[in-house]
Amino acid sequence: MAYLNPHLSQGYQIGQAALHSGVSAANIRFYEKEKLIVQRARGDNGYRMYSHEDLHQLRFIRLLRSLDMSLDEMRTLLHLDLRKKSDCQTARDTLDEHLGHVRTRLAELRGLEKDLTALRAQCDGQGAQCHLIETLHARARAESPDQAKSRGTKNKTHNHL
Amino acid sequence: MAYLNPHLSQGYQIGQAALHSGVSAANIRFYEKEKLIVQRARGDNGYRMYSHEDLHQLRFIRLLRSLDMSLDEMRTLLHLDLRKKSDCQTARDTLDEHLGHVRTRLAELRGLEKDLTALRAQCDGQGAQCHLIETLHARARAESPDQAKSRGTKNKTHNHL
DNA sequence: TAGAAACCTTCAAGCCACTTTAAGGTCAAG
DNA sequence: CTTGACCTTAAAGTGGCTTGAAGGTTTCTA
Repeated sequence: MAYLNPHLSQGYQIGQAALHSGVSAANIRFYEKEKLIVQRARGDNGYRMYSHEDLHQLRFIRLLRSLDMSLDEMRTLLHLDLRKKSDCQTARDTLDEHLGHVRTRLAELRGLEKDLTALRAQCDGQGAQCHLIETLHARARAESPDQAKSRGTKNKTHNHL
Repeated sequence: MAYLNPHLSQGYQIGQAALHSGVSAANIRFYEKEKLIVQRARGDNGYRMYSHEDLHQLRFIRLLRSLDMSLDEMRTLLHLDLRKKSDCQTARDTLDEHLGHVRTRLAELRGLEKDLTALRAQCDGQGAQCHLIETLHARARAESPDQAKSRGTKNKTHNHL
């Protein structure tokens, strides 16, 4: 039943690579297209083949993505030469900047949760009628757009968080 | 210098509506296309015209977006009849679900911040050399994808946060 | 009265990080 | 020789917009 890799000596096919790295096959192809990973020579049948090192690279990428880094940030980190002092500085800077993004978004979301919780408390479904929507409309009426701009949660740059 | 509305009696042109609502003109057109707002009759020149009520609607929408609601959630809230009890329940449910999304994302980001802070502490740039990248590679080596899947921060449904 | 400038129109493409779909090629087992 | 598990590419879809191109309308100014 199980489909066995016919060219095991040459490494893993994309499906096995996906299984062992946690990055989906489609996503691996996507990363290749985006030049996050290098295009290797193919097998005789045109299939992509992956070595143990390739799998490590994929796991590394997945780890960085799980830290919510952008493809650009990853590209930066992937091309570093560990022996260079300047590259080490680059790594630190990249991490610091990213941590900044995360903290900014965290602050936004904390504010949001407070707002939403307060709004929700307007109406607990017990006895009295629900004033949620009225409250929101009243707020919209009260708010001028100039005040409001400072409350927006979207930052233009790097808003993938 | 200032460009004055030629048909003021009929309301505001899209630019003024944008100014008074905090929603950009392009974004207003986008919301119209997405049927969040109703297509009104146009002026003689084909220009969109907006009443005070339309402006309120736009401000209401912007308020909901500033709470990070999706277009779908907004569509739901916008079509409610405030006099109906069931619609009131719908409003509560929508809000609760949204609050759930926010809290989930908040928990993810808190975890992220902890991870990143710990990672950053590996290397303060003082004296000793920087081990950031080595640490990450070591982690990638240690992690099996099966363990790892539970650490991913992405949820398929409704991940616009 | 010409033309600049400020506004409006539509349609299309770009952004990010993917996922999904369509249409087909390769390979081993029953 | 067919089934079905795997692989290939290219293209389109996701969400919530923004940006750009190409052009029409209106007002102000020289």
